[in-house]
Amino acid sequence: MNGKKFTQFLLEWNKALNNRPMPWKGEKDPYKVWLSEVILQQTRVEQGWAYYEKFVKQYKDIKALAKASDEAVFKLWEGLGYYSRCKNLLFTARTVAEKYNGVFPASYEEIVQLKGIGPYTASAIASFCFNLPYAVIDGNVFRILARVFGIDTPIDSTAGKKQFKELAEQLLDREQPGIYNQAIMDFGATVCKPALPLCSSCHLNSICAAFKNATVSNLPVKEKTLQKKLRWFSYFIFHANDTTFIHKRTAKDIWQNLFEFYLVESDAAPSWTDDKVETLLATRLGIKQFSNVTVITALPQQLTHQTIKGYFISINLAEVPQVLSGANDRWVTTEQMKNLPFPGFINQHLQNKNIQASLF
DNA sequence: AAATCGGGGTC
DNA sequence: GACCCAGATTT
Repeated sequence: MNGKKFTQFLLEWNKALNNRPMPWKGEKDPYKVWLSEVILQQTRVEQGWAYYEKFVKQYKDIKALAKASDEAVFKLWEGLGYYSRCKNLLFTARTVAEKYNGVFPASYEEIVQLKGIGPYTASAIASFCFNLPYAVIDGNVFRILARVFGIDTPIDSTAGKKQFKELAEQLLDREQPGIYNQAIMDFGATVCKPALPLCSSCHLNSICAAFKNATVSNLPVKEKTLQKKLRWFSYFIFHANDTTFIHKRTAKDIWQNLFEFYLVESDAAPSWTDDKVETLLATRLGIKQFSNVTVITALPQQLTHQTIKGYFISINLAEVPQVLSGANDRWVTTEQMKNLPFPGFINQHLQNKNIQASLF
């Protein structure tokens, strides 16, 4: 075990060679650190960067965020994915505003109890803001430790999680946990990268087991592989009286709390002939008067665990049907739609339509 | 312990 | 197409 040298070399690298600017780096305000960490959960720094800047500009402190409307905050989060993060962000902002009078709690135990904050995020906040000795364990840390110490225990196994956690806590510089945690993540993102790591110029290659054994590309090990589902979404865009029908998604499924048009999901690829559209409108919605049916093939959207394909079917209705006025249903103008969050699958379609319209 | 939850980048 | 990303929550 080369623990002492690992920590020493990492901090040396950090001081001499780490040049990675980020807007939240060195930040001590728990609100901003928390916000950045939640945005960055399973999200690349480059992708989260602009979202962080939008949020801190729009909501200066946690009380301001707590007072914001759900829809305004979801609109700001739109396109970032994993929308339960946004839901929990709002919940925790309101918890801190009420229960803690707007002052972020300063102990790990209190922090980790907040919604949307797990072991990683709590460790990050505790170390960055309060100099508490908690080691962050994220994808970077798993990868670096697996390579440097030559550990092939699967990182997604129970044994692996325990083993890497113990090692990470052992390696932490307890005098400067914030500096150390920032350093190890910067190192993973810029040197010990998932693909094509910079081994030949790495400051730690003299103590790296994987470099010595030429097993860098085999580490870390994962045991589970994900499989992707294919889903067919046909969205009926109903227009009536200069408004459009939209629906807020509330099911335990993707895109919860985002809006959509009238959805018909099918197991296999549908074919929307005039007859099938007519039958569907009549049987499911009791609609008999309609016009200007246009069917457009959607651009497929790749999610991590599923592929979404489908169609957008635009239809003019003579009047608003009774069945489409549930609690989560709305008829909105184009202007109102702009302030509401939609999935990328839908925004993609709306954008393409605007581009085509502007050509005339 | 396993399944879910997005969207974007890299190879 | 497969894998990964400053993970957390639910089942």
